[in-house]
Amino acid sequence: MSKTDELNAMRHSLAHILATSVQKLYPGAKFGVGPVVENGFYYDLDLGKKKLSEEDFTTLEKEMHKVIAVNDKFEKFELPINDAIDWAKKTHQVYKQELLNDLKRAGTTVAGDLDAAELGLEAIKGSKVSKVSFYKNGEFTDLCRGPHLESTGKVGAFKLMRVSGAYWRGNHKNAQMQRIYGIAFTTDKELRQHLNMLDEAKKRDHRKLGQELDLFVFSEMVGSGLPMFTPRGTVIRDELAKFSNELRQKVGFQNVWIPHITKSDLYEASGHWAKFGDELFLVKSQETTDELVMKPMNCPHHTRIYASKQRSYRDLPIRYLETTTVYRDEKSGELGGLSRVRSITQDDSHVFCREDQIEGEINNLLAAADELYETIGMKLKVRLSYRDESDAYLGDKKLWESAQKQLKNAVLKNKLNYFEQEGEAAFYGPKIDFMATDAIGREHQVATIQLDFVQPSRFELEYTNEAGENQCPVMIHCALLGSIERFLSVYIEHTAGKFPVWLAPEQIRLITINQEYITTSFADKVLSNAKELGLRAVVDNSNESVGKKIRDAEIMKVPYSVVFGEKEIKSGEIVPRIRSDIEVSDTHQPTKIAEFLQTVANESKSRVSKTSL
RNA sequence: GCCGUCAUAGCUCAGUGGUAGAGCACUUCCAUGGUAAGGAAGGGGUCCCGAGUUCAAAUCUCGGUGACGGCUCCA
Repeated sequence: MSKTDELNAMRHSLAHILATSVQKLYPGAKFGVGPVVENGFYYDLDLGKKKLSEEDFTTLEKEMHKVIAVNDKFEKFELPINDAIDWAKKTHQVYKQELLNDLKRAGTTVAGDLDAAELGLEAIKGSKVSKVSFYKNGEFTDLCRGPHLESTGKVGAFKLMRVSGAYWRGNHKNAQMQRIYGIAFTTDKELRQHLNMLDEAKKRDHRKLGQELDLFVFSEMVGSGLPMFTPRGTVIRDELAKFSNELRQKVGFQNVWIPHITKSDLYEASGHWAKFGDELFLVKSQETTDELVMKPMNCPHHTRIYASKQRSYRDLPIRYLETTTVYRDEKSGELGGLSRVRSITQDDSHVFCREDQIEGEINNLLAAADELYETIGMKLKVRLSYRDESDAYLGDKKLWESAQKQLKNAVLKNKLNYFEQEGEAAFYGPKIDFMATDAIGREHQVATIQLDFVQPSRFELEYTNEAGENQCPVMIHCALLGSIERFLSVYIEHTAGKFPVWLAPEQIRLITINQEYITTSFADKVLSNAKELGLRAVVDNSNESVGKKIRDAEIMKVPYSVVFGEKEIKSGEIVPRIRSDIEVSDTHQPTKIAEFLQTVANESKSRVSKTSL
């Protein structure tokens, strides 16, 4: 058995042991499904009136350890489907009964249409279903696809993590069950490592850091999912957007500006009304009878700018760029921190080009994305999402094929780490999705580049080709950061709030050793020199001990702190205190103040993450 | 939207049917300081909002708002 197979069997076994223990502690428990998931397993339960809480975990874990200690063999046996249904009826396992009935109804070949994982019956996927498998350990028997370990004693380290609500078969019209989720690893060490990672993730939680580092706030008066950014947070937002824009401006993108509301007619034309309908914020005009909405996306507006003039093939590509906010009325339960908000700022851009220009444009955008994430210090993985053979896609098939080839060429040319996936394309065109890996190994979907064969024709966009005929351009949607809010949530956690100099809201803190005029006025002078160089510096001349002021600067994760006292004033030289994560040169020694400021200004401008100090 | 948990000072949190608390932060004073917390005094609360139960509600009940963990959806 391979290591992953064994881990898989172990997690399955633990789900089974969990069920065994629940059965013992709460007779009459009804079981749903108990699959293996990333890092662990869960089991969906219905205990009738009894609601489990995390306080019950100690008892439950104790019971599980008892089951493990007994080391009963997992005995696998198979039953014909009808007998299995009888078993479910007899044991009042209504959920299992439903699954088995579905299985039976699905006919002799199973699982293709039914979600096999959900059914817990992957073992028989694609095969003739005449029998289903059971596992028995001691007194407890459960329908399960397996595989299981040999016996209960063979499992590794586990921990129950949380309990939450989950609908039976994921459908909110069905009964709500309780899902007990646990993690499991082969060794204690791995379990501890994983718990440490979770702990680290908790420490880095962008909601916590956002508060501590004074980056953004929410107000009950403003509403749910509507973050506001403080001066510090706004620096980071603006610097990120500026960088993202520069990367595209240098390949011909031009800034445009659009209003944030529009008549709903725009989305009726684009076809978004039907799709976005209930996510749109409606705006009521008191002066006109217009039906207005907050924009949930920017592309339709941008098509109007394109369409405002006659376009020649010579004009293409036309490239619009805009960092702007869209508004989506997300379901309240789905909001959270900056990851899901209702005011979403996108570093959005749209290219209108000829079919033969796709590759060149994609190439530019990929290079931009690559440079952005290189600078940010996150590893990128690229997914090429193609169409499959179904007819769920709009637009000319030949155009699709040519475009998909051009996408791939551009990816190859940029030497990006990529994989291809059929059937993942949007209905309106193929796309490239970017996954970034953060400092603690989590993957996040960030940017996308999407081709669009549908909107240009919906909006009747045209250009005149060499032959004097009207042609429809192709549209390319691209946001390098994606949503700035979501990107920030990822990035804050990636850096744990230790932003590189170019993004740090406060780059230098000037700490006075006392409050005498000679000291504070010197610090003020250095401050104004720093400002002249475009640096973000702050003087701390508060009536506190030097130790305290250093500590305050450390807590705020300021990259450079400089203490000013008699020594510095006399010599004009300083030894800056450098945040511990920043790489320094070997020759780190006293520097002239002007030199220090110039060095930091250069670092900021060139967006490097180490220092030559 | 649904299920569950929660909401007390700027922050982190204790408390509980009968006078509202701590630490940090803030203000003032003393100390004039040398690289992660110097000392003292003081100010600060509609205990999320609304209704109900009660002699009495921050505490119990219901409704709303907001946060968190999930389900579903998504950038």
